[in-house]
Amino acid sequence: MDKTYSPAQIEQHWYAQWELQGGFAPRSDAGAKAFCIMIPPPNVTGTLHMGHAFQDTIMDALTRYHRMRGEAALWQPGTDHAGIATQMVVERQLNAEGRRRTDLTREEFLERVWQWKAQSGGMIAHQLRRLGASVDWSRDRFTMDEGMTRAVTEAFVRLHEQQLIYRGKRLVNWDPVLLTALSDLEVLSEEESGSLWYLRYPLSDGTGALVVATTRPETMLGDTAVAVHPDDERYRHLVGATLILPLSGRRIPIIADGYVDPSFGSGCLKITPAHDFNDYAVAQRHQLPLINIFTPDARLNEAAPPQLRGLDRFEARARILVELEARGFIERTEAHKLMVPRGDRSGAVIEPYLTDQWYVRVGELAAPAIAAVESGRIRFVPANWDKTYFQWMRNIQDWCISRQLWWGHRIPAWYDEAGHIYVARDAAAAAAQARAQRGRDVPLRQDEDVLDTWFSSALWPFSTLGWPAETADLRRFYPGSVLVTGFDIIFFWVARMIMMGLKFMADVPFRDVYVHGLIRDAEGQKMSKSKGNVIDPLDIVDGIGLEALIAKRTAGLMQPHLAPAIEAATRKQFPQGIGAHGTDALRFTFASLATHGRDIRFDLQRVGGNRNFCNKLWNAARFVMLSVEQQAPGPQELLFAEAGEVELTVADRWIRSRLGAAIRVVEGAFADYRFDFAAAALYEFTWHEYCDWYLELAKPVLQGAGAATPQQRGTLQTLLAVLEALLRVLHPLMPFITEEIWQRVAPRLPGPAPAAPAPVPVAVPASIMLAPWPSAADFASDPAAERDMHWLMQVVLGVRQIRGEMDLSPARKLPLLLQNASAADLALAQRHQALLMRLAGVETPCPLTDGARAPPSASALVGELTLLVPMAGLIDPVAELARLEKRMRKTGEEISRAQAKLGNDKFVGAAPAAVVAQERERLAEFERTRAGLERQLAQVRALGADPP
RNA sequence: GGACGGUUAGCUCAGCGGUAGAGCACUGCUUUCACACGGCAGGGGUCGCAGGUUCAAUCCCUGCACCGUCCACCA
Repeated sequence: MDKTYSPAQIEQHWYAQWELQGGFAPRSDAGAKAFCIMIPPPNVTGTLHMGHAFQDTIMDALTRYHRMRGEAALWQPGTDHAGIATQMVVERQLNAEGRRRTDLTREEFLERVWQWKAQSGGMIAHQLRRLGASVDWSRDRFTMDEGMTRAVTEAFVRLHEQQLIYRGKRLVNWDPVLLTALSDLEVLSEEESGSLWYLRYPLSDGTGALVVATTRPETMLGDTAVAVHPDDERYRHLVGATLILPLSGRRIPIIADGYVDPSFGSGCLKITPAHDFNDYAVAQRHQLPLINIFTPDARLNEAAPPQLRGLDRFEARARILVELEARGFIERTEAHKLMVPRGDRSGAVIEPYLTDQWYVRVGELAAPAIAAVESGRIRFVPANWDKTYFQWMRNIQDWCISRQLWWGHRIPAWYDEAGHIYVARDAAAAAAQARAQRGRDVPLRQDEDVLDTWFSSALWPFSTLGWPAETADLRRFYPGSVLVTGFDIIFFWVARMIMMGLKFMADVPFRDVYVHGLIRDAEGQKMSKSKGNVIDPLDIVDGIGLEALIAKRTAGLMQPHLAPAIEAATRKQFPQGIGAHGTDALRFTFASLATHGRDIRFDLQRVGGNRNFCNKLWNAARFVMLSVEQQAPGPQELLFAEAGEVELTVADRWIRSRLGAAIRVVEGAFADYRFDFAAAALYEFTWHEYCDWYLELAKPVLQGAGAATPQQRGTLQTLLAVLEALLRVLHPLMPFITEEIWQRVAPRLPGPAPAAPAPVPVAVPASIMLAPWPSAADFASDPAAERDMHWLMQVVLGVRQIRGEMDLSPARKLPLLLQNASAADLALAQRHQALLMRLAGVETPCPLTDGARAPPSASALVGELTLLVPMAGLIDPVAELARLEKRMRKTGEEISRAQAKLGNDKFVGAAPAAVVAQERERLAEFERTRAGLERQLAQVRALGADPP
């Protein structure tokens, strides 16, 4: 093995191997429990960002974990056609060529999109492979592939048959730039500064005027009433009177409606039913006419006075204000903060607009979806996300699913010339329907619109498994085990999958919903292209130079003027670019950051630390393999041949026991989706137990070449067995390095069969990913070994502390005296003498017999036992005095605290007996320590080292 | 206007009734035959503020402050 771990050399090799072996497909034996995760399909024409990489790491870890546990694990891959987003990208490309979408026919444009998909669609697959994602590529799906189209059509037709889909003319959120309707969710409202204009509307009888306050004066052209509150004394007598609408001269009534808030503005509300959702509702109640004043791109239409027609809504506002001002209709103007709705893709101000659209009647679908979470059939992790879910689901509005786009699933509805609608699975069926209803053949044309992308996404959990056919996969893998997703799409996607799953599969689509936080940059900023702070996860894996990184971040910006600022920030944050860290380090970092209910500030230094961790693991394995080859250069016979001739040291037993504990922690962490706990436990065990202690403890045992003793065999076996099992526990989080090492280690171990006289190496799985998850029971808890090791570690730490604080060279062997040693201490010291000498760097420990005078020494306490390192020629008494005094101070503080507690009758009376006993124990321990320290202090002071 | 989350060591974060932890950064010693992407030792925190409950509060309750997110029809 090389001295340094180089991820680049091993990662791509192993992924190709896994794929070749077909290791990603779920095992087919009928008895295996199914485990299934559906990938949230990313936009096919996009690339994966850090959030995806994080999410994919979690899904892959879960999949690998369950696969190793013998389950039929399926991680379903796929991509999404992402209607608006993709269409916009292709339109931008056309614009760059000086063309527009409308210069092409619909077919030509779609051809163009498919080309772009073919060209860019491989990027995500490539990234997933580099991240080690063990998705079953043979099942790769696209939300506009043939099967998905069939599923979408089927779902639409069935919902329509049950009157759960309908077509209706009503106000929708209209994007006047993209020229399409949007669902409520695709509209983001933000507070912006505007004005509140107070307009005077004269009464038709000439007796005065009413003042209305509005933030959108241009919509007055569509006013069909002014409303006041029915109890408003100021205006009650005017209800039923008529106003003359300025500029237009149209007469509109004054009506009373409880919606009006008398305390806002003047208490009079202009009603513009065709351009405001609330006004629309008021108009419905009062049978007011609707007057549309805008064209689809939000210019004034023929309903406006001639001089204003054709003006954009914002130009129109300015012009109308000038005219109103000139004619004295403006009473006053106030600055005003208001919520402005904008399209989430275009950023354009959304216009409530009267159009024909298709809707899903959601109320009926929502009820069982709410119940599924209430009853616990679906569980959110962390649990408090169910509140968010309920809040939305209980106030859900009908879902507008038609989009005036070209890229997407065409709506399976046909119209005849009279406008009758035929919803059918295909054109022929629609024609047959029309014939049956009309009594003759009638020419039909299909609806031009496409479906909201999320309509197909909502079917993802079962359409990928073959629905509407009743497939074996559906029976086996539906419902899925867990959905891993960000909170930002709980409404867009999670809720809708639950509704559709319950509707079409009569069961929930998944049991758990693991909701993770957002990946932010080191400053806590959201990562986005326009902020120029995005990092391609592969750039952390492979590294990237500064100039290349800048080029990547500033290319193709929507606002090119931001480039210099982005470049400066990038130079500041990554003066050397980004180094190569490898996939395993990145994945381990994601896992260790995956805490519950919190966004994640991504810190590149963590990845650096975890790359070092990989290197540590690599070198530990290197040490093990070197040791094994030295003792048993050939086959494994030397290590495992003669049964019974193996002796385990206390260290061997200890590390096995500790591994068992670590396995249990990791299992619990996976069950609770606490990947941070899993990572921490593995890091701690690998580095601080296996490497820091166990490998050092193994060295003295292995010293001296030649024929292996039973003890050496035991240690070699333990080195190998613990490493091999550790690799398997690490594998779900760090697939590549564990595979690379495991391929060298596993063949050295005997299989599960009992060692026969001439043991045959048992066939091991071709890959660690197919090896079984290690059983904690194979590494049973060994309290006796843990006790002995605890003692040994305390002694070693005591000596090291003296050495460290006295600045003694690590190379220097120190004499060690044992004072006040119990019989047990002496036995332990005897039994572990070699280990003790090696790890503490001391000469043979020498017990002080009772009454023997101790030389002036630096000291450390292990229970009753006092460790003494004679000072002569080594230690500065002044320094030792300072050290002892510092310890004395700390001990004194602890003693006072414990005494205060125990002196409190209420504590002794009310606290549980165990807590009181523990406190007494603590106090006794501290007092022993104090006594020991006092002895030592007296002796050092007696040297005359006490400063004046 | 509702709802949710956060505030713990210089930084990023765990912990959440009874000795305050990790990683990184920092200081000293150390280039001994797994690893300097290393080893050993060390320094560093009145756990946002104020009340309350409790024998005991970083942890539970109430209020406040600041930061963040989501939802909502006040023109």
